[in-house]
Amino acid sequence: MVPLDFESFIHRIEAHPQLQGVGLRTVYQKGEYIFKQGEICQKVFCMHNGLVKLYYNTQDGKEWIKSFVLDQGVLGSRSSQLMGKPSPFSALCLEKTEVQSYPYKRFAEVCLDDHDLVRDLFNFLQWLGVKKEIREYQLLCLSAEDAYKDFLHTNPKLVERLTQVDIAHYLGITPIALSRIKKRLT
Amino acid sequence: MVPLDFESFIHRIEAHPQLQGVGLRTVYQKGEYIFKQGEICQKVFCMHNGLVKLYYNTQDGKEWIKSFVLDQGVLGSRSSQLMGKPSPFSALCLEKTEVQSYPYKRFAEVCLDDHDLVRDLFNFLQWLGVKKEIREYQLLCLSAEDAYKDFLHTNPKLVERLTQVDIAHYLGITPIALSRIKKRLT
DNA sequence: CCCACGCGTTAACCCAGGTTTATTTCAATG
DNA sequence: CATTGAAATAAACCTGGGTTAACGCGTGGG
Repeated sequence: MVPLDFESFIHRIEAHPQLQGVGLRTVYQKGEYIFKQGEICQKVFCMHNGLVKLYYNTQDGKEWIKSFVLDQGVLGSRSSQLMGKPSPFSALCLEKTEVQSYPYKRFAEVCLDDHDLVRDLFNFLQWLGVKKEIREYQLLCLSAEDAYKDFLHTNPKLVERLTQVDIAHYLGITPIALSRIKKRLT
Repeated sequence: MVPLDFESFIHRIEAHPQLQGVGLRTVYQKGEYIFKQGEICQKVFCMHNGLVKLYYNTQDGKEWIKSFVLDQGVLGSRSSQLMGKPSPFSALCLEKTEVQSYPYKRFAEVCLDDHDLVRDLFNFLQWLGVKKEIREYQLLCLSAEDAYKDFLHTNPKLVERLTQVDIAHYLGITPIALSRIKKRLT
């Protein structure tokens, strides 16, 4: 069941007869936003390639990174999709990124009415749940040093394409603290 | 869509013709485990009343609490259900708790094959996703003090039924640190 | 070619929270 | 009624990470 084959999942979505002509292909350049914190964005984005960071800006001017989406993936703001509320985080492209977007409600209806697609969607939600459970475990149970080692080990390809600032803000520490950890580990 | 009506959701599950006689009713007393960290538990538990804590024991002998489930809810170990792996956390009853358990695979099949139930399940997974997103935000972006204030505000009924030790371990700090925070807030 | 800027690193200082130990209270049990 | 043990608090000390500031490096634009 898990792991998920995004390639096939996204292909089946895009091939679905009831979604023909509904999707919108967009190419974002490095530095462009898919959506910004505070905006209401009721789309779902099927990502084909690229690198996106989802992050929060706090009141005291800090940035903390919720997650990265690399190459294939599905993303959006649940708060906006489900409740029509402003997104609590932004989606910023760190590299050129190609996505296909659908109105969320239509997307969900089509998936729920399709015997096969609903299974794909269900698998995706379960896969995402496992991912988020691991993330929760790291934030709750691991020291910054252990979380960093874990991140290096689990995401070697991602690490190469990120700055130390972004890695630190994903781990919940400052880049200075990360620099100290790296020094400690040598 | 969100918030979720657990009462109706669980009722529809238990009333489903293909789940008749499949579920097992169990009453756990305070201090009893529904499942333990390290065990493989491929059931899903529909909780009717009670209070459960889901928590990790780390190698260095510490306990960190993933979440609480109060009164109505659905719980289980995704790692076990989906991948047949040992559960990374335990489910311990803090009060007398009544649950109805189903083999996960059967439960999922029945839900996915039922036009209405699959919508309930989908809503539940989305609701859970929103919950977990908020939890991630608290662990990533908030100080212990702010997370505590947030917890008090969002879970007033839960707070009354928990010890300070458990609240602290949910927040990711020691009970001593929580005691200091409480002192600071007066 | 030079300048500005973002990135990574280092150092000095500060603070929130961890660790250890001890005391008090209170509820459960013998 | 006495004993035990868990919970909460407190004090003293330690430590990892935050803050601020400075410096070197590479890169891209003027």
